Amino acid sequence: MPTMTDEALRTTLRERGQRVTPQRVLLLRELAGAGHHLTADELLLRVSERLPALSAPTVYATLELFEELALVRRISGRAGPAQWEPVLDGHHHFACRRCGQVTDLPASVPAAEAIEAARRAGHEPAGAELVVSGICGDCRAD
Amino acid sequence: MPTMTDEALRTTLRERGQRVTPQRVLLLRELAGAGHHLTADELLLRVSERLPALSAPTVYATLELFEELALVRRISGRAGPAQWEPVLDGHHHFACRRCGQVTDLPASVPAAEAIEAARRAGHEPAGAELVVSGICGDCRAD
DNA sequence: GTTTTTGCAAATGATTTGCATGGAT
DNA sequence: ATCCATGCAAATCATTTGCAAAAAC
Repeated sequence: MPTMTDEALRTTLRERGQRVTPQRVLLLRELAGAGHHLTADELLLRVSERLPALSAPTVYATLELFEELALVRRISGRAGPAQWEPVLDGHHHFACRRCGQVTDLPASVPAAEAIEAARRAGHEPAGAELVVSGICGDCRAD
Repeated sequence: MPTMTDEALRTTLRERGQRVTPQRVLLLRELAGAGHHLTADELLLRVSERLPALSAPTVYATLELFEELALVRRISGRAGPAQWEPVLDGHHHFACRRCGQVTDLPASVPAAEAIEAARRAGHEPAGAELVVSGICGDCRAD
């Protein structure tokens, strides 16, 4: 179950008055296909194989656009370069306080109350991510 | 209810074999007293009034230490400089996809399942933060 | 044809590092 | 007396910006 087909992306972009470019299509396809979160730089490297002229500013601008369109999200709770992943439900994260590593946590989180609180505060909530933090298995083994 | 008294901080540091310094005491006191999240730079500025020689590297190193000791956490889900806050329960965040602003959400989140998933994955979970994202009230008003 | 997006080069700005001094134990 | 923490200056590196050329509409 891919996050979003190329065709759905085209439609979403056009609906918002955004242009469809090969860079945008390839970037979303690669991120959705990666199976896990990537930094902007890692994504650039992967897509460069097909689109050698792709530049870093384009990757950053595109990720930001996708974030606003709620297609991807920036992952949190860690130091270092930002990481990005396609938006999927029931998909949360564990972040190690010591080494900064982020791993996936398959769990459903009842976020309804928090989403309602956001709405009450005047915002327009679209999604929720839980970050559990602590010490990861690798660091405990020290 | 302050996050932690100076005395409790002294104890925590000593227990972990860390030294008690005026920089560390003042930094935690200021962050806990701020009432909301601050960037490293904002924190430096505030504490500089009392400790003019305080340097940025010390602020960064101290926040990292506090993070590992689970006294503060790095707030997530936004671009720009990292923000920090004392660890408090039932205190989550809304992050705007458009402007990046982070605001507090008073809500309890049943994170037990996710914490259990982290434990099952071999980690040692210590806390959980929910980030609701969407478009904030200010940006909607455009 | 017009407007947006891209790529390049260069700038920015947060965070980190190396190293000598001072301070905590 | 020893070892860790601090401050300084400089380096690093992710991210952003200005601008001209290319591509999408």
